[in-house]
Amino acid sequence: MPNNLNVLDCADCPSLGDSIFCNLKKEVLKYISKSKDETLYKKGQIVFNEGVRPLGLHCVATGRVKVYKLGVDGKDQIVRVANSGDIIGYRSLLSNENYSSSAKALVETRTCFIPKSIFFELVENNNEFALNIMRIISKALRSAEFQSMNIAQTTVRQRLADTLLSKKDILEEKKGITVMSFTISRKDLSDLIGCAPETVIRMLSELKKEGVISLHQRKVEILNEAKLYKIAHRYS
Amino acid sequence: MPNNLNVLDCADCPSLGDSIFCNLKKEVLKYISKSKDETLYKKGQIVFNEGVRPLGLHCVATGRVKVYKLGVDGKDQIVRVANSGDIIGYRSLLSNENYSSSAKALVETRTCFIPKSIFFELVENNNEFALNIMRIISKALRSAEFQSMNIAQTTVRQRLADTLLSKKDILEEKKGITVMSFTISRKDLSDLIGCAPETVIRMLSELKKEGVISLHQRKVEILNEAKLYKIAHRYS
DNA sequence: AACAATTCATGATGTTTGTCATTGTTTCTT
DNA sequence: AAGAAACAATGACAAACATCATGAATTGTT
Repeated sequence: MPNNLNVLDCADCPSLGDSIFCNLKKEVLKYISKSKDETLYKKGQIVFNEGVRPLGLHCVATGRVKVYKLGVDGKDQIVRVANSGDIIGYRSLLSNENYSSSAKALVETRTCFIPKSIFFELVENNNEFALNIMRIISKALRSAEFQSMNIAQTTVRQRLADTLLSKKDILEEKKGITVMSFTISRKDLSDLIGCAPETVIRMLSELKKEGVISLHQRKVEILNEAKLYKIAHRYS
Repeated sequence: MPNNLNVLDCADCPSLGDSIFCNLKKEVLKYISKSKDETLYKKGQIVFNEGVRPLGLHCVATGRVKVYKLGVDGKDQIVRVANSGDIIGYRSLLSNENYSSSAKALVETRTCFIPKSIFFELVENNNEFALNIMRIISKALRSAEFQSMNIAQTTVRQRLADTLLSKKDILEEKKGITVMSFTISRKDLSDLIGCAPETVIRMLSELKKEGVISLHQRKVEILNEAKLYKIAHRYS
């Protein structure tokens, strides 16, 4: 069972600046704070399940959540990974449908839950907020459409390189040197890329042999970023 | 060059009822009518091109438009097919980006163009309209996310069956009997499904041999709908 | 700390699908 | 109506990837 706790005012939220609430007035934030519900999820706990009716909006305060669709025999498809400041569950809420995907905490995660009624109050009465939401969905749509093409037209090797590069913002200090590394399970990588876990493992081994990455347990460290770009066919 | 002509008032548009404008007041529709620009595209003409800055919203009044992304060496990916009453180009408009896909008329098509300024006036001042737009994008997002999983986890045969079924609403009278048929090029089918045109052709031949469909030029006729459902793994 | 349960890794093998080449057919253009 | 261009159809082959099996390593649990 996730723990319920209500300590933080939205105005003091460290991820406020990255969120869709960033340009709301203080009194509006106070109002939201009063109605919200803070929850702590341990790694692996479910935030919401596919097929269930959404009752409100989840905001990731701290942590990381994967949003994924249940595919054929356990072969899930990760739709996106939400970080602190991101909202999840808004799509189903807006189109008044049951969740079309599930959400699970990848690490210990703190979320705030805003009831449906408050969310729609905001959408209907606050133009800036409504436009923020529209921009968020628009970008999500853009990347979802790109993802279809990506899966259809590129190899697993390319997509893997691309995915590793998209994670490279997760930096780490190591003996004074900044290295690009992150921790992810092979299964999650394969669900993200859309292939079998064995294929990901093989490709990771290849990249390791080529000296592009190094692997230590579930930690992937990028050694040769330029080469990864080449493999991904991203010349930027 | 597409022809410009301005004859129809939005209030009299036959596809008004199917559109996001359906619940707007008459005076608002009058206002839109004054600013809109009606255009006739012949089959194959481009409505807008990927990479270009959007200047407004296109509404399909009559006809059919494919929205597609340019992939690697001419291997496009069709994002969706817009029919009469549908709007296109709204995603880039909302997120204030250049078009991330192109649009081309599949048949002779009549569109109405609503300038960006008017569109945002509506979004900002008309709550019902803004919510309509949100619902539209939400549904588009849902289907885009489903499409990624579909391409990643199902075979071409399954996806082809699924695509044929999704087109079955295009009915036709033939010697008094209603048949489910539609006209589509193999290339468009493959761009929709996300595979090589040769593969589509092979699978279509298979389905024909199995008596599930019949082929006459570019017209595909569904003979055994139940079997198609089975192949698509859609038990609905 | 020890055991069970996952996850990782790698090989062998088969399926699916893409690519290239060729010919016939349809559609478009003038 | 004829020629050109595009598209459809099919075969041969190769590449990419999935599946299954097995053992090693890692993680979680008591």
